[in-house]
Amino acid sequence: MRKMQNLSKNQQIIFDLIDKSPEPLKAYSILFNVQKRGIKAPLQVYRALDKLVEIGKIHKIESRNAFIACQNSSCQISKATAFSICESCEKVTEINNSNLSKYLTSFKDKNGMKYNKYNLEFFGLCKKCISKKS
Amino acid sequence: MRKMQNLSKNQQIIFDLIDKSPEPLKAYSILFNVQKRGIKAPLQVYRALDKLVEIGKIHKIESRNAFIACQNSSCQISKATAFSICESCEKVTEINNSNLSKYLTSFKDKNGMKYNKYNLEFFGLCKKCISKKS
DNA sequence: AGTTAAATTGTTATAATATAACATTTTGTA
DNA sequence: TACAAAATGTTATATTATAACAATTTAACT
Repeated sequence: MRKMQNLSKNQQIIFDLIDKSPEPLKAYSILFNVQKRGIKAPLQVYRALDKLVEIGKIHKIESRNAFIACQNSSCQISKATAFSICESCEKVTEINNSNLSKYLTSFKDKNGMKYNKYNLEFFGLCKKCISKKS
Repeated sequence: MRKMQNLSKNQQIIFDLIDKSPEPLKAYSILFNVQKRGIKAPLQVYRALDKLVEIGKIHKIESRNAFIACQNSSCQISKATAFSICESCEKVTEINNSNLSKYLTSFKDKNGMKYNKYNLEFFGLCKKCISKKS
């Protein structure tokens, strides 16, 4: 069976919501927003989220328990993710920097472990929030 | 008031438990383990964990919702953390690699954001688990 | 078209993780 | 000794996530 490109109904509903959101969405906020579209239970949301993460359409921001759409059109599977997070306004942006990804993908520590995946979260203040404070 | 070096009673109890554990501990597992020592409520555990994270004695492994003692004696505040996580046995090790930390601490993306903190989690198979599979 | 296996969905209940709110006590030091 | 900050104790509740089971849909292959 050739890999389906299309999302299922629930997956599509939830992806659309996340994709048009300017900020990461949390699972129960998603649930609340899709109840009018017939998705009633947390598990329906979590199952769609799991699948979307697995196929790389969305990423989980671990430190926030929230989900954002993949910004990187070529990113089919999310084995190498990096984000910048503003600690003031909570804006999250996916970092797409080939120097960084090359460095981390080829990184080898002395423990002899072979890495096949990484997730990196940078924290700081975004431009807007820096200017607000000064 | 000069910064206290010593931990409070609850902080010490919880730090000792985490520090002697070979693996990351979860909050409710900690709670269960310290009940005999008089800590009865989740909030008592979370408050101690928050403080210990803040002062850099422990780190939170975000992808696992678990806590490990800082392996790096010089790490008083945890602004730059990196871990390797075995996806088979769940062993977690703090990575202490100056090349990596220099690279990431000085990393600047094109978005103009100033980072003051990062957390990096590598996933893969540890040596033991690689040999088990082959 | 009919068969089949995998994927998805629906549903109820419950587990696991984390914080709010408020009162009290301890600690370090001015 | 009085004050402010930090830590503690306690009850209740909010938030995040999964278990278990049944039914339906999908897509590849006869």
